[in-house]
Amino acid sequence: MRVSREQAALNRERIVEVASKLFREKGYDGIGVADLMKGAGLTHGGFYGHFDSKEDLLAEACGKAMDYSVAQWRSRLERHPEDPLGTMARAYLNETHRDSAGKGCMVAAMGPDVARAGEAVKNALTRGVKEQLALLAARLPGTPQAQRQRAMAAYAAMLGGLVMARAVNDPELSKELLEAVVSQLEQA
Amino acid sequence: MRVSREQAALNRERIVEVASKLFREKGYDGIGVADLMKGAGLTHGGFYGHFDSKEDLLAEACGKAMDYSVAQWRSRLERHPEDPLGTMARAYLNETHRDSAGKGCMVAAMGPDVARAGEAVKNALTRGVKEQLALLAARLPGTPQAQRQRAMAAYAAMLGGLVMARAVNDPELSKELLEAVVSQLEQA
DNA sequence: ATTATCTATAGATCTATAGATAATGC
DNA sequence: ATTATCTATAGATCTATAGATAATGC
Repeated sequence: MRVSREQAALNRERIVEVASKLFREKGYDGIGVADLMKGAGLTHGGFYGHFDSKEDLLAEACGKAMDYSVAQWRSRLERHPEDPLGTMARAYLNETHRDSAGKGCMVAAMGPDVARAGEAVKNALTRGVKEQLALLAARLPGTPQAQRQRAMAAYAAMLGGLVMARAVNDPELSKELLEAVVSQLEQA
Repeated sequence: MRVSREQAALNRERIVEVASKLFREKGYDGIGVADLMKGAGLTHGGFYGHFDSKEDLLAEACGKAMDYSVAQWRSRLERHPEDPLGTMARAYLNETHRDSAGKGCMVAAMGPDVARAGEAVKNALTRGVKEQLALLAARLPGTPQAQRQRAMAAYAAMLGGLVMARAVNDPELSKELLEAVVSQLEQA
């Protein structure tokens, strides 16, 4: 039953990976430790050898998901320096992202959950958000202050557009919301 | 123990009222039927005389909270027809709203929860969102299409700004986010 | 007689822990 | 000998229901 130190480290990584997906899909209270472990191919008793608590895992899962998002933002912005807002808006506000929360933006999937969580969780998210804002701001025109303000407003619009598009029942309205924010950011 | 038909109707209303507050504060899975009933001054066994299920109550709580928000939007927009975006932005994006989720926007507090809920819940939210968008759009300049697009983009920016401001750990960043979106909407 | 609410509980789940097991790493 | 994982379970919670109680509304 025991595995090598190396395999244990891989198991731990896989738990975080699975958790970052399932938390985003089902919410923090929507998935239990036993099912998270099952998703990683382990039994739930082993969980507490890897983490102190479920919320500890959430903090790590947030960190991992944010790191991945930051890398995505960086690569997109580097590939399209001529149109940062339009590029990010189209990548963020589309039906694929809307319909696959488990692979998408942690803030959009878990914002209210994180707001209710402890400091470690919020720290992980905050660090990622700051990086994203810095990446985007650096590509925008204007004074440093204007860059920062525009980056924040753009991120807010994308985030809110995605949250609304997911919460709403009417497929036409949902699509319209995505497109409206994209259009607004393309012409900004 | 039994109360009058009239009192029972008031009790039912109070359950919905309490639920709309506690769901927004703690999330759908963050508060149980027993504590909701205790919040309304009743025992939890009586719950199922009023509602078929907890999710049924969520749908009603969403409807009630959205109705209240719609009335607030309407009154604000009527009082300040000269600056709809700035007025709404300042009313929505401030520290009071950020720090009292239980009394605030249902979409910002429960967006992801609603996205995972059943059709009745989504219907209640969608109906409210449509009314809010119509109210705001009617006050904006441009063609009907432009009005609608601007209303959607503005609502998205407000919503996203609030969600981020709540999720983030750094008080300065949180305030900056609120102010950045307000500034953007004031000059739009 | 009807019914709104109560007490009590079924049955399922949840986080976390205790102790056994068996393979690794010294 | 150490330790990663397992089985089993404690103890708390959760939604929902059953049946008793007592006041309303006919």
